[in-house]
Amino acid sequence: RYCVFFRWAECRAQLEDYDKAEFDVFDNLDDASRYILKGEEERRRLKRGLSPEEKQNENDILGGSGCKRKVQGTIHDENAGNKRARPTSATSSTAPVDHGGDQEQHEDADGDALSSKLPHLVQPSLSAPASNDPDLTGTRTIEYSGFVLRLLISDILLTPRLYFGPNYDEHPGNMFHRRQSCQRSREYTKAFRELRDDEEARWRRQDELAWEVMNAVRSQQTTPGTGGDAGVKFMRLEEDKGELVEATDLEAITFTKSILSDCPKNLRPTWDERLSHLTEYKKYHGTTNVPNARTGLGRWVAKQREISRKFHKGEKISGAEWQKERERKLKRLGFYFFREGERVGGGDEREAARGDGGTPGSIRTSPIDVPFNHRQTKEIKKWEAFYTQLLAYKKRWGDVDVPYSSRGLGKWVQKQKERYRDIRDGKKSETEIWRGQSARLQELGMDLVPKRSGGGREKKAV
DNA sequence: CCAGATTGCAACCTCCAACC
DNA sequence: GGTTGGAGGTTGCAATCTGG
Repeated sequence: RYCVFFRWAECRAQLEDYDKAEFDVFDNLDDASRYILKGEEERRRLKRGLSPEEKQNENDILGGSGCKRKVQGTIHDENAGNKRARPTSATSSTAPVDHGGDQEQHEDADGDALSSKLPHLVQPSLSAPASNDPDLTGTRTIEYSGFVLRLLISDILLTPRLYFGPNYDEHPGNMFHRRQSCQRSREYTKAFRELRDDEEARWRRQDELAWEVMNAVRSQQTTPGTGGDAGVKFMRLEEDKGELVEATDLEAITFTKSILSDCPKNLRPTWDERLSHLTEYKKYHGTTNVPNARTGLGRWVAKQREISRKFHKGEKISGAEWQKERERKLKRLGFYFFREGERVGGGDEREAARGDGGTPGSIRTSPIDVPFNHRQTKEIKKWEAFYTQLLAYKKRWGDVDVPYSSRGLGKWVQKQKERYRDIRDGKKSETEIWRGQSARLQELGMDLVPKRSGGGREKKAV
């Protein structure tokens, strides 16, 4: 089992019981990821044996750079998986009940799972439902005894990008994507893309089953038949305090996904279940505007809009008789069916009441659709993050003349100037948002107007 | 004063997600 | 499958510095 720790004390606590602990120290997460990936490859090679060509490819793909090994030992052997790291004192009171050897089977069968490659600290001690369990694929009544799940997720998964549903950018697998900038060769890029695509597909497949299992687990009574405490809780380690707290749905789903294998097709959620997923999503994100996607909840949401459009246009759709009721349910949740600037086809009572473009065939301009634009929202958030950095810079240095750099704040400042020029020269369209942003930059003292070309060496201090 | 080195910057490129 | 816009990366120009 591969983990990343941010404090040596935590690391040591997990390694103590192993005879051959293997651990390294890295300067950054990317190097740690690379090391873990390489470890995975080595383990596989031990199992099957690689040809010399494969070895060469592997070296090319994984590269030798970056791993700064300051400390090294070995814990890893093929039997290590049968041992469980001793829980820390903070978690020992909620130690899980082990229900058998299913987990090891999962690890072996699922050796390519992203969960085994990402350096996140997960200790799934849940007895996942056996794949040959007829109840799992049939009636979906999954038999769990009473137990408490321990959910330990490192910062890597919790911040800054929590995975939920189809939003690729929030996918933990994008750790690989972010490493694209350090690609070294075409082979590396190709291998990296294949890996990423595979893992993404896997995670998407797991999405639906994970929801299913999580809800099923939660609905179990801790003491079956006794009417005891209903619902199994997912717990998360609060790293700062060193104590277990109840995990959010999002964390629970992330955890559940990490321990599940592929989603059987007959476990696809029903429409009503999808609606409850959407309800959960809104509870966490404050909106029903799930980003569009090819699969999962995002795809489902997009489909609802498509069906709605067809329905209001009078096109023939299957399940038309239920459509009104479904729309009513979605609207009750605050779901938006149209995008800004899109033609409104239906003109339902809400739109009619507004009287501002709700008539059929008109162009929607109401701000009611503004939250729809996820991309815009995300971009604004990013901009604000850099702007905050700029404020800090000004506080520290007294001006906003951030030195040029190829990335980070220096690059961002340069980009703002570039954006200003593009808009000025008519290469890009000016938005209301940019007008506000550029005004704020100028208020800070930033000179967005381009000066003469060229620069110069740093001036000597007077 | 001058040639070469250093540096800042604008313009352009590639890549990607999101959207249509 | 095309478009858009943000991000990092690259390139070339020209101002400025350095040392002889």
